[in-house]
Amino acid sequence: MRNTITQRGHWKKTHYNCQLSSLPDGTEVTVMGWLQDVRDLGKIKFLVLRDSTGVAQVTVKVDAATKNIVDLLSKLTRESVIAVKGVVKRTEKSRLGFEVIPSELKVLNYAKKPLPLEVTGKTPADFETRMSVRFMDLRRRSELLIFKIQHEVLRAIRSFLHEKGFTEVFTPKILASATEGGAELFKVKYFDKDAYLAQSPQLYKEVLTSCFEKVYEIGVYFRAEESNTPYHLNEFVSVDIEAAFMDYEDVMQLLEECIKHVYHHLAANCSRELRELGVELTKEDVTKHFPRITYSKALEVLQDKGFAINWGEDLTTPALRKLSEEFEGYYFITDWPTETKPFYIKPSVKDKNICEAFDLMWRHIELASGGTRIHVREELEESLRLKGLNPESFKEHLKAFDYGMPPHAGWGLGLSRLIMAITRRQNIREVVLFPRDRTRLTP
RNA sequence: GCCCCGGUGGUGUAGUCCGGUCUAGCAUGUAGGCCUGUCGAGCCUGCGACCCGGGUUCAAAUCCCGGCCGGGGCGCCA
Repeated sequence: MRNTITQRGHWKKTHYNCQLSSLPDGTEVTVMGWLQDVRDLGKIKFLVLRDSTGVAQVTVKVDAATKNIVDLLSKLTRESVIAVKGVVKRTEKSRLGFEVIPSELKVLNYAKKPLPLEVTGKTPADFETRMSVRFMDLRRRSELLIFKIQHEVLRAIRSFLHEKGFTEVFTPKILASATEGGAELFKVKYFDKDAYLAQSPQLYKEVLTSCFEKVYEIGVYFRAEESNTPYHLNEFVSVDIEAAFMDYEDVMQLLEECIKHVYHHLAANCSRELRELGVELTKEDVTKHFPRITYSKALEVLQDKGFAINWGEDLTTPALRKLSEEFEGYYFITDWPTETKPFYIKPSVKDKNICEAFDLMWRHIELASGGTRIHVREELEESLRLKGLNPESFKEHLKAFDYGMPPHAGWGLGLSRLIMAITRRQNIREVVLFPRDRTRLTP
């Protein structure tokens, strides 16, 4: 006999699993979800029904259940989608404190077998296996929680920036020129023209400070770098802000407050979820001041640790690992050599070799980068030339600096890197639903 | 792009150093059976695998070469 899929018909899901435990005994419910497991003891069968919010136990006593239910059960496979109408029974016999006694059962879809990985987590799966069947991997609660937490992080960031008077904007991701310099861009066809995918909203958000004053954008960007590390992706989400009449000290302070606000929000809204991921939030997470260390000071610290780096050189990954031994959690590296930073970063008035730039670090990973921007056209052109770039190819951008560009500053924060830091995951791919890296283009 | 490590049933592993008794072990899964309180259920029986291509050898999961794929460390990343 063929497996039959029933139409959902007029049935409506009345409750999510996470709501069931607080319902009074005898409440009639219709629950829908995935059959994670069946513990079959013969005359009594326990179904573990999972939905996006958690699991519920459906208890079927063969002698008391309808023949239809028993027949359907005999053919059910794990991860099939089912709907159960029944009543909630509060009982100490179930560890959840309740169970659902079914009166009707519908199979909404059958899952094939064998499954490509174990959703229960009983048998661990390789990274590669997990990524290749990511839709299944994400049914595991630990993986789902990462993205529930990311959702809360974004909610916190948006409310924080809104409170601070920032306007959320969207800038183009398809650009005419690849002349920004820096990272390699992906080239795409734009009808009969060549175009490039944006690697950041940098130039647009700066221009927008001349009208909105304070803007932020949460967007997806692309870099065609052949990186191969656990913290680089070719497609990533960045949280960018830019503010008129502020300098790097101001926006650094803002960034620190923003991260603290995120932790505050998480402590209030998802400490249980974080605990499930093995992360225990402490009071320090919300209160501790982020240490600030200048680039020059960092070099001294490294010198003491036997790491010789010439002034002016960028800090290598091994150097940053070494340096991070000095700090617990987040810290800023400030006052970088002008030559290590992009053309739009403002050199210090006191010393042209140093610029008003900072990186927010977590361990050896750069979470955010920001600074005071050059807002005077002549200085910007000078800076472009010093970096070996041609001001002519920035003509369109420079135009905005002719008509009242305010002094401004800003930063860009890698969202997934922040999520890595919060959830303590080791590989950025784990905190991205469908990561795009050097070799991964599917799923 | 460079260096290191790895690839064994659907899933995760043992075995590889030191080739043969590996007819490839275990767990999970899966199929069937027993079981009315399981909650990683338990017990019994069955099923299912050596990444690809060359080479060495009487003999290759095991050694050598190449490829593909993955992980880590770097580099690249205004």
